[in-house]
Amino acid sequence: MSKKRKNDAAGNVIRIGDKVISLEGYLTKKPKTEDSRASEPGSDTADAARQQPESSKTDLTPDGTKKSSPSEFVPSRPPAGDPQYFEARKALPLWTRQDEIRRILRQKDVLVLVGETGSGKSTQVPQFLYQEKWCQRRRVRIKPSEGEKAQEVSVGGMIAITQPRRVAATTLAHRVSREAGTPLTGQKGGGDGNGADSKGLVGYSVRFDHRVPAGTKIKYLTEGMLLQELLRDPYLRQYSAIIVDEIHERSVDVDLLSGFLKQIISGDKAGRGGIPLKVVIMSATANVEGIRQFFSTAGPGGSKSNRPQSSVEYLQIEGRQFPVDIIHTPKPVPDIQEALLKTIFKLHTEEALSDKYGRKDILAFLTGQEEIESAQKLIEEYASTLAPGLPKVKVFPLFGQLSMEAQHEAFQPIKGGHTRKIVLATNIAETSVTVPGVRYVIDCGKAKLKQFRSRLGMESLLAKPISKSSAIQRAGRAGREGPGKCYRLYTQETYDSLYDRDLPEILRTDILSAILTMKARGVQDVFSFPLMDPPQPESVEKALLHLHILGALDDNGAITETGRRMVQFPVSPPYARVLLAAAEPKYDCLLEVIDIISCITAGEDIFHQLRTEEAREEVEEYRKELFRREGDLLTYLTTMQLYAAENTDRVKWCKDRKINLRNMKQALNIRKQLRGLCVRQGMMEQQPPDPQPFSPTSPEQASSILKCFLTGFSIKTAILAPDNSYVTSHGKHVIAIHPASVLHGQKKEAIMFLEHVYTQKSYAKKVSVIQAVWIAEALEG
DNA sequence: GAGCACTGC
Repeated sequence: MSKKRKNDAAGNVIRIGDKVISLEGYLTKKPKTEDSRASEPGSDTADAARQQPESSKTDLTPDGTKKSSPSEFVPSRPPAGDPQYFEARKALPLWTRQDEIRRILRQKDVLVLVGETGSGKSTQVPQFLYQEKWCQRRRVRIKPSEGEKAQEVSVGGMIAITQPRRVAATTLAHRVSREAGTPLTGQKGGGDGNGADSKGLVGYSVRFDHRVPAGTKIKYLTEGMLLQELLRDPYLRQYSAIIVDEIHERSVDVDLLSGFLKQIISGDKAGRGGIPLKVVIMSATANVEGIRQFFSTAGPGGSKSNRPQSSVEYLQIEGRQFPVDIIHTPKPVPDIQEALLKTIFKLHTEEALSDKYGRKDILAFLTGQEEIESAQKLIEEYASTLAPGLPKVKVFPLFGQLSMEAQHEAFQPIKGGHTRKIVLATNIAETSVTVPGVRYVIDCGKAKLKQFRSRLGMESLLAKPISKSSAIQRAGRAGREGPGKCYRLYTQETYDSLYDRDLPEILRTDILSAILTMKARGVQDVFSFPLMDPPQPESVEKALLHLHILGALDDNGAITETGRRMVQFPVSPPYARVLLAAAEPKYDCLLEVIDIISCITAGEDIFHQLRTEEAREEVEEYRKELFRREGDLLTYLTTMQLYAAENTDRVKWCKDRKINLRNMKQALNIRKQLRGLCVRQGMMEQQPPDPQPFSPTSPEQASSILKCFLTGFSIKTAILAPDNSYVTSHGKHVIAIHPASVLHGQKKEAIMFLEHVYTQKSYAKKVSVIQAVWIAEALEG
């Protein structure tokens, strides 16, 4: 006990056996007191809203309190900020470093800042910087490029801060606007300053939601959104600084963004009239050496000139974190479920339900839905045999495909006092959401990982060992509210053998979109584009070839007009190709194709998978009118058409058919966006009115639609072999129709599938019936 | 007979 207390004071450590390991720069976090808690900025507020994304968009503020009316936001002294939040801001570890941060950025263009997620860096750093002199907007003359006149433009004035997720961007913007005491208003689609608006300091921009008040200096946006802006504004002239937050998550978008930023800062700045762009890279984990080096070496083309290298400063913000005891198993466990059960009930029977820090609930990280559901069953069975005097347990599953309400339950304080909460979660709890009350973490050491096999042209989704970084992140979830414990269901040796960090997404995903993104933003030689972790040249070649087949690149590898139109759509290149084809008179099925693509890109699947025979029988009658014998695409189309035509109660409509309401709403949003883009590109006259009465698609139309999809997916086809198995036309792999497909178990002459995933075996998903002759026709173009 | 997590004018 005394040992523990000693470490409480030191903080920022993890104990593994007898060893004490400093967590500096990993998952450290300021201990909360009763006072500081309610108004602590940083990811906690973001986390709070991630748990209820719907409310963050409506009338709830990030911390769940009612939003004040706009009149309360009228700034008295905007630069000074709201005194209500001042004390809490001053208590942040970052606060005392603000002069240092300002000084560094006056001298250098790049700062790499390591600080734990709770340090407040996401909220404070932009507020430290926006009044700096270098942050002012300036009029400059741009040197004319060939055939152009010299022009005067504005450069700078805003700070962009990027986030991997939409909720984080919107929540942080709300938080900072309240701290600053300025309103976060502005029309959707960008603040056009409609007179009555007072000037705001803070704005945000994410897909489907933009609030940029007149006078915005600090703008939160998703990484994808900034990439989008780069398309129109290659020198990011709107901005004086770009803050890249959560870079350790290493999404494809942030890797591309880093490449473009590196090009801008190591270029000659002519495009910005000589005004430098400041870049702040922020990471929650300390293994940023590669990132530092990436930004400190001159980019391609930079080395041949005598230009000085851009200088990079490094700063680590000390953090405080409750200590977390790490307990490894002495021997490898043969059965994860059994080990999990034992650990949970040992904890449950030996440890108190709460202490002075609060609840002491359990969070277990498992690999997927199946594992979670069977574990839940086991735990509930075992719990029913517990002695009557013992506290009860209540199990909450937590994974992405769960309905919003079911997810929400895992975040609520438990009803009935004498009960311990046990949350069984996938990786979703590692980054996307925070479960409150957790003091015990159980880590199975694995996670399911999607990996693209460039050579085979297919993906796999398999459980793989996590990285050390990930294991530390998981353990840290136990120390957010008080001293915690993490039980790893694997040995110390296993931990030592793990990779330090996860493979960045760009090395395990299809880079088709990434390559087209580069091409559209003026990168001619994609092989020499600066990337922190360049993919294998063969993968790049494959992607170039594929883009050429899709008509996005010409024989020289330059982007075509078709390619330029494709990047306008927020969908992957094959889907974009299908959209373009759908507008051609030959196919003439644009509205239908938009409906289908909206359903597909809205989320995992709009149809809830049904576990039991009873559940299936229950929805059978309802779903019968949706299902089409042509396959999944026509089924999606019918579903969207009927959903859009449903005018009385869409919630009930979805419930009856066991359709994911959240994904369906998202699909409708995407449909509207895609229709708007098609109107703008002149592919259709105007958006048709909604709702439209439903009329079933004729077989002829259905054929047109499927042929249209073949323009993007001709290589994803398979023919029925004499032995009744499907064999892909490219690669000659045996493939089975996924059980979630309406065509599962059926034998047809030929099929087209939009996805090819290896799990238990090689599966075709999103499958349609086609004629073998269509394949040859599609390949002829 | 089976479903890690994000994102995009």
